[in-house]
Amino acid sequence: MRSGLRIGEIAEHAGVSVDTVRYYEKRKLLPRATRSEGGFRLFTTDAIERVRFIRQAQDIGFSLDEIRMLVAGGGADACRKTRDLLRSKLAETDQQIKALRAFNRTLSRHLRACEDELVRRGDASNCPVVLEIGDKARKG
Amino acid sequence: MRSGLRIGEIAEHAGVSVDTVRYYEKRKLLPRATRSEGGFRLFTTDAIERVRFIRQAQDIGFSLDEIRMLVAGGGADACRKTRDLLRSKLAETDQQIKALRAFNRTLSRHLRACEDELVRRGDASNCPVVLEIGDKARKG
DNA sequence: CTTGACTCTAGACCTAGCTCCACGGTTTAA
DNA sequence: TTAAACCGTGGAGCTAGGTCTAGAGTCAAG
Repeated sequence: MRSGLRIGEIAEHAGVSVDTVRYYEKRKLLPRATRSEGGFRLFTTDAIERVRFIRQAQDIGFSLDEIRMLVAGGGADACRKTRDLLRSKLAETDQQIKALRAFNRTLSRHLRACEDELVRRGDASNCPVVLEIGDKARKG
Repeated sequence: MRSGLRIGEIAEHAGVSVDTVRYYEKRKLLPRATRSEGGFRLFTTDAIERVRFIRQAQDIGFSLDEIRMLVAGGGADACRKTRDLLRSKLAETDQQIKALRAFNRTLSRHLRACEDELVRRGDASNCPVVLEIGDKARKG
């Protein structure tokens, strides 16, 4: 009768390595797990979701330090700090979405130019994409 | 009468360090610049735009290797390869936009919870945000 | 022709975020 | 009670993307 999940189970369910879980604990992204008699970490299922959240945030470009601030409760006015952080992060992600969309348009233009060239000539000896890239960045 | 821009000018206008410009050249993200008699690099203004493009792509999560593939022309069917790469990158950025939007919703939920708590109690001793993060990640 | 700002190369060093290793202890099923 | 499969710690090593340094040469203004 075990009173928790072991690190390997957390890792497997969250899709990361056990080393990564330990690393997150060390970096305080996860609270220090309780231990078995013999010293094994014992987690609750929450840890799995926590790890998934961390990865989600990372994929989107947050650093572990930033994520820790979102995730780690603390002093008396932690909530207030978290709120402020959330607000600025929200603004950041909005901004990022805009940047992505703009870049997406740039890529589409290149793609069209590239496709046209291939259709018109059937060859690619002087593909225009490379040369135009500076140009597009200026306008996009 | 100089026949080009020096590395410091490129760096300044593109908003990066001279080391970074040299680094990009070494990594083949920039074509090797022509040199002055004395060995100084001499760039055209295109280089500035090229560097900006690189940073734009980087900000959005592309690695330098990926960017090089977008930016560096090459063999006979470079255009075809570039086109394929552009297509997959376009799909990737679309996906990334979706992820960002989802994460944004998650952040908004947290923010609302946080604000409500502060309004209702005026204190933050048991802010719900931290505890709910696993939960939200599951639903988001 | 001197001076101060700039640039060159090669290579060491740095941070983030893991990943691997050695060596040893723990669980658990047979 | 033993063997296979886990897990612990500490610390070294790795990749990406720079950043810094030393020692020497170049350029432009005065």
